[in-house]
Amino acid sequence: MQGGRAHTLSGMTADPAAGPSLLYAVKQVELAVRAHLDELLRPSGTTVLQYTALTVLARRDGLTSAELARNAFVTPQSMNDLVAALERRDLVTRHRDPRHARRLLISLTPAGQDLLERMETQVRALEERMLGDLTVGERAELRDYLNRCRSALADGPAR
Amino acid sequence: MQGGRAHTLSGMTADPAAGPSLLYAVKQVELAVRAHLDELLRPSGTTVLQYTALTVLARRDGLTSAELARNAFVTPQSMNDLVAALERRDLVTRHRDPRHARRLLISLTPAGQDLLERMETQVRALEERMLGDLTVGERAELRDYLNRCRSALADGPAR
DNA sequence: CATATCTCAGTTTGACTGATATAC
DNA sequence: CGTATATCAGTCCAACTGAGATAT
Repeated sequence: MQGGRAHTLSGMTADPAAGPSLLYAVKQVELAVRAHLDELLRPSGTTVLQYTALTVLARRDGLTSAELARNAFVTPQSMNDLVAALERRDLVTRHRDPRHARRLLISLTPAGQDLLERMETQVRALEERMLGDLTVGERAELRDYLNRCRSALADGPAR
Repeated sequence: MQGGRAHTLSGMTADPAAGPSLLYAVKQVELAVRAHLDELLRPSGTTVLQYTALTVLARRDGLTSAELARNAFVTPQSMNDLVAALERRDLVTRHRDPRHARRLLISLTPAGQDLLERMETQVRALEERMLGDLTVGERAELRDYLNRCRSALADGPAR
């Protein structure tokens, strides 16, 4: 997911109304976001998934690797690799949960917080660009709709 | 449980700076969709990216591998691998563009169309589940917003 | 005991870069 | 000539599966 990615954002805009599914519309937006984010993050040597994990930790400190894994829909092993990479770069630290010796709670280090702060401006600018067309009210609606979609898909047949 | 998350809409203050970004909201929905879709497609031995390529071809027959690559934000080489896999399974065929001997135009085979038709019901059900909460009007708005976001991100400053 | 977490090990897939031939 | 397409070749990383130790 990191790496160079071809990223010719031009492409062929999909046809409009023929209404491919909303599933597809979501995917297309996410692909475009990822491409931009990827490029934006590359100088810092951070992948999109790593960055995402850091932002999750910024909001909810002290999560375990297993919890992060569930949040990102990957296996605990994969998330462990990712966290280990972040730890090696001193962006996070782990320490045993005093109440549960098996769990390792993950926290951002000052360096990790720094990195997030440094990226914040650019990430915000990317979001602004994506939303540039939408009014404040529409943004609120979009957020609401997406949250409802997410909830509807949570907990179910899948995993 | 994957993310019991407190984005209950009312959970956090209206302060936009505090809430997770819309970038993140899009990503979360896409992750959830992918997880479900993945499971749904697994029996057919098709990956999400392959399936997506097939649906794109269903709407716009005769694209080249390079065009598909741009659409999916991957390199031509990567898309070529993917198309080759589809060709090996007889889901698509390629034949030279009579007007441009260098281009190989890709088409769905009957088997490819069959596969899409077989999946359609389930994919539609997944979309319905995702949108179950939204009214018809809200769905139209969501589609509109997503399309505008996608357009706004197309053709970037990069390169 | 059953479940959850973390870790070690090995494997694989998918995407990348690079180079080349050729058509327009 | 420069651009675009396809394809061969090699590399790399991120994710997976499997197995196992341990804590609750």
